[in-house]
Amino acid sequence: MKEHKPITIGILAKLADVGVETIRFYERKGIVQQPQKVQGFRHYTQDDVRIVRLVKKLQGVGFSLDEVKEFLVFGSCCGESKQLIKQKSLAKIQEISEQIVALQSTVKALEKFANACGANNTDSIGCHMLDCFENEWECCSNPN
Amino acid sequence: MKEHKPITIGILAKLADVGVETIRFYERKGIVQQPQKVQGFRHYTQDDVRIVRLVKKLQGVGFSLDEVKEFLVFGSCCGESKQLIKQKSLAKIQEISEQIVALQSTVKALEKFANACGANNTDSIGCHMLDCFENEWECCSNPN
DNA sequence: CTTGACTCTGTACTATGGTACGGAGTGTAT
DNA sequence: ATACACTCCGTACCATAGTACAGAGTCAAG
Repeated sequence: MKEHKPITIGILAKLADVGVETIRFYERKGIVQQPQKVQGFRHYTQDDVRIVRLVKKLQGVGFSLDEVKEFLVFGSCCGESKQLIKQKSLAKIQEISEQIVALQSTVKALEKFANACGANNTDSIGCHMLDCFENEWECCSNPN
Repeated sequence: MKEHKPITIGILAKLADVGVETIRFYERKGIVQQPQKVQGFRHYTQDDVRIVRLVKKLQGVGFSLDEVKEFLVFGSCCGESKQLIKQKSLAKIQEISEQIVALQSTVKALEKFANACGANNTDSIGCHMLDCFENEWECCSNPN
């Protein structure tokens, strides 16, 4: 069976829900490989779609493009550097876990803040944001 | 008692653990108020230290400076716009909660990835990152 | 009263992650 | 065969969040 519709850069962009320029930008940064070129046109594979989607996913949870790149390079063939990639993953897990804790505290502080501000108090001192977020995120219990 | 050591911009920067230029940048952006000036020199209050620290804290959990600004402006005197600030807080809580869920999934995928790559398999197919993060973050169970 | 630390304003520069554009070539449908 | 969509490359531009620097003024200690 012959390849009737090659995955050009525009198709890839649509499939991965990014802009065409973004793909070329990723290529310049070394995040995606320069694919096979036919008549000067980039022809991508289904794996490239998966890679670009993964990049966006990882970005969405706080990876920088440089981090994504590191992980993808190691991850695509981790034969000789298994321990290194494992260590990097564990470090990232640690980092993300700490971020989760911080976010949970933030949610608590925001909840108290929202309650204090939405309640029927007419006194603005009691719902001061500074008070809500200070003292290890302990909040609104004793306004100054 | 007379004010012997005013909180100058350098002092504030040290107390809030940021650079002097950062304070001036925040002032230009309207995130901190331009304080009282004595002989052209900025004299800050203890509250300014609290504000700058809060800014850094909120930034650390993913607030942009524009969001921080919005919250601080509303939060410092929420007399007439209580419902608005409450709604904004609730929206932010929702957003952060979703981010927490995404981060938890990421941790799970990373753990599986780390295990697959650190294990005694010599086959590189089994620990391919693409497989570890796809299908709703379901991972490494059936390598392609 | 001079030296050094600090501050002032304004402008320029950095990194990150794209986004837009110009001018040319190509591929496909009618 | 000609229009129109798509692609090519290179460069320029954008927002965000600072960081650096120049040239001047000020303050405080010896």
